[in-house]
Amino acid sequence: MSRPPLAREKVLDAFESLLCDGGARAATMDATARAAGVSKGGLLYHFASKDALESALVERMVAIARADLEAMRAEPAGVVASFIRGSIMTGTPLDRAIVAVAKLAQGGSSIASDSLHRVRDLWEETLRPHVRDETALQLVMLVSDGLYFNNALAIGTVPGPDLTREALDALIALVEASVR
Amino acid sequence: MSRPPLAREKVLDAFESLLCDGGARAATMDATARAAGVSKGGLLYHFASKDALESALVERMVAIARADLEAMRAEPAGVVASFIRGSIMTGTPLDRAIVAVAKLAQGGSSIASDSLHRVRDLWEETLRPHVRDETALQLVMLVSDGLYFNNALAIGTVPGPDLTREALDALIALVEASVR
DNA sequence: GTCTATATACAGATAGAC
DNA sequence: GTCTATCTGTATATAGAC
Repeated sequence: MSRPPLAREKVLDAFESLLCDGGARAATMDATARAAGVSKGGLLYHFASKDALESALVERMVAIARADLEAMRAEPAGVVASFIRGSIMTGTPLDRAIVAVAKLAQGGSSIASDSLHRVRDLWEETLRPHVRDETALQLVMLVSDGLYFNNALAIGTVPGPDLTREALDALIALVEASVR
Repeated sequence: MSRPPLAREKVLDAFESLLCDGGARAATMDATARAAGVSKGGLLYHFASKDALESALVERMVAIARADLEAMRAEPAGVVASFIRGSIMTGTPLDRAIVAVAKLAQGGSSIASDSLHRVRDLWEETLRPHVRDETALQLVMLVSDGLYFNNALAIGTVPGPDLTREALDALIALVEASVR
């Protein structure tokens, strides 16, 4: 746990990339092995089953998310704005990890969807002190979910009608006004 | 087209149910045939391929959505509220059709995700006259997306922390205040 | 129109050599 | 630790009988 072998991380990176780009269907053991530059047998030495591979990716995502959350708690100024801004995925390691796990969840992995729920709850806890009441909290969370959904998920590999920088700023201003 | 054979509709209904309940992975040709009470050969007489089956379901969803939209245009009072309320899926034929097509989109069908985009654009057009500006429009659309996402999709078969009736009413009031 | 039987392809997983 | 070869299950699709 403390010093994960390099090959393991390389496999997880490849799996994550395949999930982000091609979805759960494209992220097969075979494709992952090829993308990571190992053989199928080699992959199965590190991860004994597809379930084990998925679990490892989920755990890594949760770890990154927790670290990100700690940073957010340490710097509590403008939390709502930076939370919304962070919901529009830009390709950070956390973004990629979340998108990959979300694709797993869409494919039917319950461990993946459970972990996403848990992370969402942690965000909720962190935001609660910075909004007026529970209704305001729900509004912020839902806007974030909506951005995340449109930007990175389901409805398209084709990224929807993307907000301009100005439009996003205006949206954040409106949400902050409605919520504080 | 004008009088679709009964067997065809029965197959589409079965396919839709399997998608809603078990996702794209569970909705195989075999399972669909069984659920519809026909054989695989019988199914393939009506739909020559899985692609054809998916396309037919998508077309049916778009037709239902258009009809729903017309009803919304005809009754323009409280459009924003009823749009948001309609985003929390309750099992109407339109809800089921949308969820089924969304599962297809998650499974990688680009015709499915394209159709969802198109329907979302139609909703946007319908709502635009009833909100203050583009930013307000985005807020409404994103809250709707967020509700829809949490309620019916991806993050869980497990329906998330569900809003009570009172919480939903409060949310709608807040959105309407922010938007008009 | 609807059926059975079968062809083809690819997924995940195992066995055992090196 | 990493490889090749192979087994098993399952999904789509075809062929052709009734």
